Amino acid sequence: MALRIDDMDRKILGELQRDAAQSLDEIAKRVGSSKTPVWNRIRKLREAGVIKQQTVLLDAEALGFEACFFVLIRTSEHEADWQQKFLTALRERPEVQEAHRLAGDIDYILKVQVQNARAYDQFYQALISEVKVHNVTALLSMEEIKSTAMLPL
Amino acid sequence: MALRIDDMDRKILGELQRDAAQSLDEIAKRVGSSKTPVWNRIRKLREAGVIKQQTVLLDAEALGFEACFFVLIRTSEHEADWQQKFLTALRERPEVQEAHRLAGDIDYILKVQVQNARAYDQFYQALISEVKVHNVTALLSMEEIKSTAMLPL
DNA sequence: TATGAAAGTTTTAAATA
DNA sequence: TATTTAAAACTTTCATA
Repeated sequence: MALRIDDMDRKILGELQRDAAQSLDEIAKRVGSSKTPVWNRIRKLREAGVIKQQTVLLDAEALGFEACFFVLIRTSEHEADWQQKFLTALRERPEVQEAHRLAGDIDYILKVQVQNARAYDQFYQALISEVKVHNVTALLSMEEIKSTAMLPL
Repeated sequence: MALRIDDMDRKILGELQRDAAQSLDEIAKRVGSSKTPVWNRIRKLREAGVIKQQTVLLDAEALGFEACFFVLIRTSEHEADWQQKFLTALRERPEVQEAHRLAGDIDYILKVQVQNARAYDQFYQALISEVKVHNVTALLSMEEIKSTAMLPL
């Protein structure tokens, strides 16, 4: 995993982030290099895990996922055992798009994408029946202003 | 944009989400169809905007983006003019990976990915100098438990 | 790093159910 | 109307200079 990443790598990653469907030739032209070196760098970046996945981003609303909640969680439990159970529950639930353990007052934040408010309630009920949490606040998104996975390389 | 999406479309989108680098032949085999119909469906889904982008997901930490903050924003300003300025500021800043307008007490939530705490402070100072906000709470992520863009189709 | 050739893939078009 | 077949154009992959 310890891979020195130089400017050329960064340019290539930038192109792949922008459009992973473009051909090697096109990427090479844009970054000012040629096919073989670009291909070798991409292979190395893939093997090192810097490129984690090649995927498509879908329009959640068009597919019926019309509700997005951010969930702030406080817990009184801080035992390893409880935490393990909680993490596993989050990783297994496909509605959970993001889950972070936080510093400070609030212990966890989740981003949950569901069909509608009822589906959120079902998720919520299932979660609190699996693991004990002290306090849960759900923030409902009214409008996605921006959503991107692009890193500013 | 009004496109009826059937079960076969959903299967194809599921495969593309999972691995957008696999060949048409492979996708066709997995969903129980053949190349041309799969290709035509993908083209339609792309044109309709259901497939928004083809991209690669990168390891943020390996690229030096070691700090992730969730930012809760309250504002007293609710005029169209102020809001327009605020949205533009968020869309232009590449550190902002997500921005949502919320229902209720808290007005906005952001996900901000930066190199370190100092870079976050610079972002924060720049933002509040551009637009007036009433109250800002930053939640620092200690651990990314899960991060995915996969919809459970 | 560059070239080029073999293997494989995408894309279009025509033919078929 | 949707699917299969087929063939041209293009891309990836890899050996060699």
